[in-house]
Formats: sequence, C-alpha cells, structure tokens
Amino acid sequence: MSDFLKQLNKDQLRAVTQINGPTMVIAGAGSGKTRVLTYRIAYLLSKGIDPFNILALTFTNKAAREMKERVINLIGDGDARNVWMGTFHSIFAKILRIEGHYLGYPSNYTIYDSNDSKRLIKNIISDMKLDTKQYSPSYVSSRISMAKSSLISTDEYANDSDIQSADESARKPYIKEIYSRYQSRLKRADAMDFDDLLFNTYILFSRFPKVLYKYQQKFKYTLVDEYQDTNHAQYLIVKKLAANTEQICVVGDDAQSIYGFRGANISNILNFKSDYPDFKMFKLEQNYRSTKTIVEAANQVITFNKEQIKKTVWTDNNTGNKIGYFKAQSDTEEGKMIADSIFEKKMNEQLSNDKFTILYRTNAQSRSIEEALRKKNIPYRIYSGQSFYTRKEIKDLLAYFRLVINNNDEDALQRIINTPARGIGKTTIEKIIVAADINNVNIWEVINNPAQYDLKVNSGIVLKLNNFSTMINSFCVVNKSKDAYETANHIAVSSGLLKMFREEDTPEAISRVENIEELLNGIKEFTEKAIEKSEGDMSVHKTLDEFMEDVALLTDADSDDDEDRDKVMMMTIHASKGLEFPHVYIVGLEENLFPSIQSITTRTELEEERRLFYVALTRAMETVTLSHAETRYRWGNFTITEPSRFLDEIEEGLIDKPKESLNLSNRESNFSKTQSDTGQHSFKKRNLMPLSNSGAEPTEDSDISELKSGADVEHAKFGRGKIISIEGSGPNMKATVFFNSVGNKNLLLRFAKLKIV
DNA sequence: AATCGGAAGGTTTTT
DNA sequence: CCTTCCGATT
Repeated sequence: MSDFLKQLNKDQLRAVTQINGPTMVIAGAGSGKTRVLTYRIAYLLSKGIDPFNILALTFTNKAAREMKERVINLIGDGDARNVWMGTFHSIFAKILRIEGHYLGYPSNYTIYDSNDSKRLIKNIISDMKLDTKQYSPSYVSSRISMAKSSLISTDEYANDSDIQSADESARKPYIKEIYSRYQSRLKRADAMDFDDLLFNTYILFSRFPKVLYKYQQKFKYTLVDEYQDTNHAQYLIVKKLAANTEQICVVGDDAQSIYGFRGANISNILNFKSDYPDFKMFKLEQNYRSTKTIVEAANQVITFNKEQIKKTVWTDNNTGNKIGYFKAQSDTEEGKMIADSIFEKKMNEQLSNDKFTILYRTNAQSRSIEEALRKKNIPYRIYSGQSFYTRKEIKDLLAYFRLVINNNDEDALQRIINTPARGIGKTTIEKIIVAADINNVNIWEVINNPAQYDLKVNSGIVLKLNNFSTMINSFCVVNKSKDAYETANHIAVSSGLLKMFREEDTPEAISRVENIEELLNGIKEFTEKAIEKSEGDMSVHKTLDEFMEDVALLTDADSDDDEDRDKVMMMTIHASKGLEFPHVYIVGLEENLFPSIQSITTRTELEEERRLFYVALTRAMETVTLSHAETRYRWGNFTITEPSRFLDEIEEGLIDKPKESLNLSNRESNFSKTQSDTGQHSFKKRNLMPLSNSGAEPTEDSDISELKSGADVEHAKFGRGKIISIEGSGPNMKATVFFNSVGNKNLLLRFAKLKIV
C-alpha cells in the first residue's frame, strides 16, 4: 500500500511516518523539505485520515500549487482536492468569507493590496492635514503593518507607552490616530488589508470559541511549510488551531529565514520546544540538489552568522565546477558578460534557455541584464512581483469589478467615478466625501441619495451621479447571472474604459488596450478552466467574485504557463525561495546593494542578508556564477561600487579567478545608451493573463528589421519623418520618429506601418 | 473640468 | 534614472 515510502531516505521516512504528536522538521536547503510535506500528507491519507481533516499552510501560492500537484501525483485527484492546501492568507481569507459576519464583515468583503492600503493611508494623512513628508505613507503603513502582525489593536497601540514614546521621539505622534482612522475607513469600505486577514482570523478565533472549535474539529492535522517565516499572528493562529489535537507538523530551516523585515520571527522555531514539550524533531541534512562545491560554499558563508541552529548539510553529489566569478566594469557590461556566458554555455553544451536563471537583490537590477539578453536574442521571462496588476488600466478595470462586487469599496469608487471622464470632478467628489463623513455613511450611499444627504451640487451633477450609479447597478445585475468573463467583458465595454483608450491613438494607449485584452483573456481562461474541470458542465460557471478573490492574493510570479517555457528566468532572490535551477547567476554582489545599504548597520539585518545569499547559492544544482559591477548606474548617475563582503566569505579554492570585462569602450556605450533612452520607456508586453512575460522574440517582420535610426520614413497619418532611435525587439519594437508635421512621436512599429523613403 | 508639464520622490525584499 | 503626483493653465 505505501509503496511510495520506498522513495525516501531514512531521515525523511521517519519525518513522514511519525504522525502522532507535534513534529518539527529542520530541513537544510535541498534536503527534500517539500517532499517530506507531500509524502506526509499522502501517508496520512493512506492511514485512512479523512482529507477534509488536513490543513497545509504555505507562504506562497507557488509553493501551495506545487504541493497540490505533487500530492495529486502520489495519491490521485480525488482525495487531494479535499485537503485544504494554500497560503496563510488565502486560507484565512476563505475562513473569513464564511465566518466574517461574526466580526461584522459581509462575505463579499474586498481585499486591499499594499498599494490600495497605502493610497488610503495617504488620503487619511492629508485629511488630517499632516505633512506627508513627516508622515510618509510607506513609513506609516509599515508601522501599522508591524503592529497588526504583532496583533496590536488600535487601542493597544494608543495605550502602549513604549510604542507611544517611540513614535513621539520619531516625531510622529499621530500615527495612533492614523491607525485608528485607517481601520475605521477599511471597515466602512468592507475591506481588509493583508494583515487584517491574519489579525481578524485571530480575533475571530479568540472571541468566538464556537468558531474556533469548529475549525479545530475540521483541521485535525495541521502542516506548516517554511515555519521560520511565520510572524506572531500566524504563529498564534496555528497554535490555536492545533491546541486540541496537537497533531501539528512544522517544517523549516532557520538558515533560510529571509522575511524578518515583514515580521517573521525565527524564535517561533525555538518556541516550538516550549509550546509542545513532547515534540519530536527530525533533521534533514543530506542535500540532493547541488554539487559539493555549492554545498560547501553555502555552508562556509552561513558560518559567518552567529545565530543559527547547528546542522551539517552535506551531499553525495559530484564536486562539480568551481563557482564562476565575473568582475564587470559597469552594470551594462555585467549584463553583457552574463548574456555572453549564457550564450556560450548554451551553444557548447546544447542547453535550452530554461536551464539558466538570473537572481538579483532588487527588481531594478533587471533592466541592464534584460537589455543584454535582448541584444543577444536570448528569450527571457521575468518573474516579478505585481507589475501587471499595478498598471493603471488594469487597476482601473479591476476597480470596476471591485465596486460591482462590493458597493462599499470606496477606494475603487474614487478611482473610477471619473474614469473615463464623465464630468464628476474633484470638487464634487470632495463634497461627497464630506457628506459621507458628516452623516457617517458610505460614499456609495451618498451618491445614490444625493438629496437625502444634502449634497450641495447642481442638478446637472445630480444627473451625472445618477447615471453613474445606474450604470454600476446594471453591472451588478449582469454579474448576478453571467459568468466572470461575460461580466468582465460587459463592464470593460459598457463602462467606456476600453473605448477611452482606443480613442487615444498613441502607442501607450495601444499597449493599455492590449493589457486590458490580456486581462480579459485571463478571465476567459479562468472561466473555461472551471467548465473544463467539471467536464463541460456550463452551469457551474465561475463568477467574477471568485476571480477577484484569486487575483487579490496573486502575484504574477505565481503563475505558470505551458506556452511560456524555455526562457531564461529572472527574479529576485526572495522570489526564488523554494525553487531550484541548474545554472544560476547571482548578480550585483556589491556593498550597499547586496548586502543592501539599509541592512548593514545592525547585526540582525546583516545576518538576514547573508541568509539571503545562502538561499541564492543553494538554489543552484550544477553551477553558480557570481558577478559584480565596478560602476553602476543608480538614481541616474554613476556610482563607484565595492565588491560585496560576501564574496570574501567563500574560500578561494571554491571560486574561480575573476573574469574581467575587457571592453574599454563601455563607458562610451553607456553614455550613448542613456541619451537615446531619455524620456522614453519601453512597454513590456505581458502575454497571457496572470503571467508576467517579457519575451524577446526574434523579429518576424523583415520590413521592421530594416528600419534604422537616421532613416527617412513615411507614416500614413503623420507624413514624412526621420527615425531618431529604435528600441525593443520583436512585437515590442518601437521607434522615436521626428515628423515634420507633429514633431517627435513614439510608435510601436508593429502598428505604425512605416515606409522607408 | 481637463490637460499638460514640471517637480519630487523613490529601490529592498512579499502576502 | 523612472514614475507619480500636483499645480498651473486653458
């Protein structure tokens, strides 16, 4: 029956089959952590445990999805589907949809992402007539976030003398007031931010023992991945859930704790001992992923940290190559060296693109590398945070969806009430907000009954408001009966949003229309997938509400698409956690960048940076190449950099002699590059919906490839002109052209149909 | 009320 | 350098 257990080593086997009582698994990098978790779930099921009684919590959607897939592979679809597997945030969001009414939330509450919540905080700060410099929204928001993830309520925040004196000495005594207003505004909008999903779940379980009991009964077995990254709230919720049966298994690696900055607390691992004195601990120390060289280098680096649980990660794998080391003169050069190196290795060893991964500390570093890859025609894909969903046009359309789903969502309402322009201006909105505040009702309520709340606007405006609310209400009606795609499409068209961008005939607007179409395609896919899963049954259609629930907790790094394989992968080190790749490039190893300048003052923070480096190294299976640039374009000017201290922490025998860039003309090329770039941005086209995709496709249209800067061209609408510069490639190729009639224009070449004269 | 341009601020890292 | 926001202008 349990044939699959044969695939485990001794330690893994013990960790999997020890299913009675609290269990902690300390798993070194590459030692089969996910494997233990998935096999443990399979094992529980094989022992007759009801899948409905199992809860598995992860940090990222990606990890959750992978776990699901692997469990399905082991035991088949049927049982696996009934196990609750998901991120902390998504599982708790689900619970709050069901039980939120205990706390006064409707089941269709909106989830605000960090941008939404910063916007709200900013509004509050200006409402309070405070200086936004002194009270920068991001500072205030991180303060509030820290409080919430430590379960400190608004009242507790205001009454805690330590917190208050800290805020006062930081000259920000009003944060308590902002926090409190922020919470009531969220409540009024029937909205929760990310931290509320945890905070409110905790409150729910504390105040309503009956609800807690229900979920304790349901989740008899709890598994937690990446336990070292849990914050206080997550820790306590899990503890509450497991209090009854104590059938809890946590898996983690203190050496890979990299989320301290958002409240993760390594000591949760250490507390485990005192919370569950009769716990069993297993250490997984054999690494199956990397070469000896890589494992050794990683071990060496981590010894520079003082705080850690002792363990010895070792491997039976080959020694492998030494670690590569590039010393580039500039960031441009760094990109070039990496692109060249990938190209060479690819050709020599006949490797596909997807065998290569480039890791960096900050998202901003991707640009110079991207350019180099594009020049070499190497396709790549960036797994970046949220860029797709933070685009204006996407946010706008999503705001319509949000408002339709939750009429009280004030942030969404304010975003779109005049987009596209419908004559409801700033002054009017101002008046509505004041009326709402005075009467302590929601903005939506005021818009629907302007007279009742004594809104002092002329009859023309009243008519416009009326038209707006009629429109939204009609969308709500559509949403009740149609599936997600039909509703979304209807809204995109009837709201006039699509038309607005279509009429504006600029390359920028064209790309916005494309992005909207991508979003709609994504929703279509989402809808069809559900129908497909239910074997063509059209009646079980997915609603827009369900789509939005998915989106709120999704980042585009989470998505994966079959058509999008075989590309070099690029991502931040944080995003790479839990993944493995054959050939890894870790770039920008410079002081003040990696380790980050914000983290070199305290030991704790520096050690977190070092763990980050440890994570980066241990992603690699076969080779690692490190690089640094001696000069780097930052904030628009050259900075001379120093090699990262982390480079010295790897013993000389394990690392190659630095390979230096020889191109002396690089400074020049750097200058010319910046000049031609002035004032332009390339619009990265995203392909299928939840996917961030910046592919460098070979140019298909031979006409286009003949266009060069300096060429005289003719355009159907603008007439004669001269090409000033060209950038991008494939479908993204665009040019700046000076036309005698209208001056400079940015054109997407694929649409512009330029003729060479 | 809408549009355009300039100024200012922003880079950690993510759910 | 790039993006966003604000204010001045029409």
